[in-house]
Amino acid sequence: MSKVEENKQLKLSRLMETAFSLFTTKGFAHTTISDIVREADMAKGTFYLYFHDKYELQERLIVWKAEELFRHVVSESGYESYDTPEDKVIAIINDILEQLQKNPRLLKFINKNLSWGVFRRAIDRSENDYMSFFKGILGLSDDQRAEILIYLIIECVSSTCHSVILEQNPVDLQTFRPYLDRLIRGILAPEIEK
Amino acid sequence: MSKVEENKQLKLSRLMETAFSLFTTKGFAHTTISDIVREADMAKGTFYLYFHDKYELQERLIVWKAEELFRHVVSESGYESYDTPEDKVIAIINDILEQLQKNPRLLKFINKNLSWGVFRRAIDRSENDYMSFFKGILGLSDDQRAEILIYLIIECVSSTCHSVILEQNPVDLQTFRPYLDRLIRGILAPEIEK
Amino acid sequence: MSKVEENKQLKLSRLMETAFSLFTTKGFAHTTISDIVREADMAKGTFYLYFHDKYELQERLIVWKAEELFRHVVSESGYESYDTPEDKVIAIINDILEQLQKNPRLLKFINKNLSWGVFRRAIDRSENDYMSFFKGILGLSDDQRAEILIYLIIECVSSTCHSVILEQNPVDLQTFRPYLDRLIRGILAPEIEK
Amino acid sequence: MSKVEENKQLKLSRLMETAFSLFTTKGFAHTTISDIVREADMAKGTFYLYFHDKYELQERLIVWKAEELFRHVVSESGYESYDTPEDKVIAIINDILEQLQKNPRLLKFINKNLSWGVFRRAIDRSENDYMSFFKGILGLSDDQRAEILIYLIIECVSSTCHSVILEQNPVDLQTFRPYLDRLIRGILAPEIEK
DNA sequence: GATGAATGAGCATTCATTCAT
DNA sequence: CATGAATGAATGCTCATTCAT
Repeated sequence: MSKVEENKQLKLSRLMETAFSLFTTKGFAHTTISDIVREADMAKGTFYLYFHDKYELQERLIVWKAEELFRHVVSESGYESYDTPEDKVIAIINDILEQLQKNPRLLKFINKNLSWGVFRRAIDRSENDYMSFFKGILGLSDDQRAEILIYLIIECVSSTCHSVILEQNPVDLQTFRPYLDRLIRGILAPEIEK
Repeated sequence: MSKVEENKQLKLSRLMETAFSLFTTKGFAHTTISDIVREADMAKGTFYLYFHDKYELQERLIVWKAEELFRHVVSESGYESYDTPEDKVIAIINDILEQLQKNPRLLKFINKNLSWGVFRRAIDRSENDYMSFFKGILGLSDDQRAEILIYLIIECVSSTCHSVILEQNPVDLQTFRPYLDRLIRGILAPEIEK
Repeated sequence: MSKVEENKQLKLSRLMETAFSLFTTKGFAHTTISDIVREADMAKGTFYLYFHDKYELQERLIVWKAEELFRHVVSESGYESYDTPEDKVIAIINDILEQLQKNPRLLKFINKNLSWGVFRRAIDRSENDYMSFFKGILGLSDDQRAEILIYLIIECVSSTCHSVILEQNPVDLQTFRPYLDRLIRGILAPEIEK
Repeated sequence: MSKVEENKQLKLSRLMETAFSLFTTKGFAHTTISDIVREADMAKGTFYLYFHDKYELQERLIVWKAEELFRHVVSESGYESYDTPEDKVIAIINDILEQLQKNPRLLKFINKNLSWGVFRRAIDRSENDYMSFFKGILGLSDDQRAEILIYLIIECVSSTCHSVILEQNPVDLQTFRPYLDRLIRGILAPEIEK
């Protein structure tokens, strides 16, 4: 990579890191572009060389951070050593919760920004086929059922863990975990005959 | 109530209804005080006779709408005719979902604004002791367990139903309901011995 | 008129006069709204209470100044005391040139802004039917011919007098006037048989 | 011309042609340097190797286009085959109008940019002595009278034909032409004895 | 010579808030 | 009590110009 190209990469990531930091402290709506470039120590115009506006920055931040999270899950969660889908999913969730607990800003950012719609877009855009990965883990061939289960897991885990991790409210994560495990097992329980 | 007092009440509720309508259509951030008073057919200054700023209005709106929702549940859900806590809770959730399906704006508003913290504040401020009401329904004496279960139910239901009702995504409410019922029953299942 | 209403009128005309002054010194394109309000000693926001943007201000300025010019012509040029259309028109033009010579800024403004299209719009919007007035003076029933002659007169006079009055270039107004008179008489000469 | 010199000439004319095209479509004020170099497929910095700023580019564009117009007149209008100055001038004007009608962009550009002052500068800078050329055609020895007549003709023709050719307003060129011819003959009519 | 990333002053516009009437 | 004209700080965004490579 040329020196110029290198410098551009540096500027880009400094902008994104700064924005991430500000979005998670002051909130997206209350973060101005002036704030970002001031913190990143750049000229205002430079921002517009890299992003069309604040919303594009947000979108790219989400994709980037989600990707990061998933990459860790795939390589570090150790889900392969478990046999049942339930145990695999719980291993994955434990890995994610661990990541989020270490990085509360990421949790805050994800919770504020990661609607199901955005999540799907991020997943679809990624080079890796995470959807198939998850379906494989669940061991399901029924596509609709698989998608609903993934949806349920993601929504329930992310919504409940937000205040638990960040505010220990209503209880702390350790106390909460058994409830969460049972929730997951409940979601994944075999379909009831109608 | 004096005529003057009456008039003030009228203005107040016109402001709140207008704001609710605008917040749920244009979004909180994109609704200006000018928008609200124009729609409510009042002078800009009048707004500041009733609210300190936009944020106070938002807060009071949340309390008001949550109260409305709960009142309906207590009087119209018919939860009393069921025997088990599971069935009672499901009856209550069905009532709420019905209300939200009829009033997607309310759903949007609640989902965007009703964090657990705000919810607790709203409940605590209310003249009615909703917390005891829910605990009674669950038939639990263990206060912590009761609060966790309520927390789980509220977070899971609200987070999953948002995109289902508003966008039929990933599936529509009818398809989703059996999954939701099983989720609730999973949450309420008797505690596993450790 | 109430005191408030009076004040508003005052602000409006101060804005318009200031803008007129700046447009004719720095030019329309190089005059910013900041310039205008700074000169008029007002807050920036005040501008937007009176005009949608710079272009609306320009449009209204044109209508206003054109109206002013015509009003003077009608009441002060003494065109009625002449018999032939030629002499009447020349009397009118003399009156206008006199006004413009006294007020070179107006000349500059008109010349930079008063295209035939804008002129027609200004005339059409006015409460007074100037078009009929001019046709009456020309003593013509043929509408097309009348409009062409008016067009010719306005374009030729305004385009030639601009640099003559403002820059005495290529000659000064006194030297130029006989040429102009003959130009007008040429334009108004009876139609040649084809 | 060396290969390098040739390349520079090519770049220069590509810049000028592109700018001309953009100025006449989007307008001078709304054309940015970025627009020009993007369209001309060059780097931004390159622009400043050829022009000091946008205004110098404009000035040089005017001179270039006026020169082009005159060159055509001299070689193609066939004015020599007429006897009287009137007929010669009308032949010249016809040639110019034909050029402008074929190239409305040029008309637009000239009309927006070609004040008498700029015109004189362009003529004076040119290698060809157009002023003498026109004087010769008019057959006049009185320098002042010649300059006034040229001034009158140029101003009247250019100002009246602009909206006629570009917008067929108030009438189209064919309808307008007899009026124009008579206007020219009026201007050139022998001086009235004072 | 040519490039294009970086700059930052400058612009139009918005809007919460105040306060004289 | 109610009004709405006035404010001006703040925001997103543009673009001519510079300069290291």
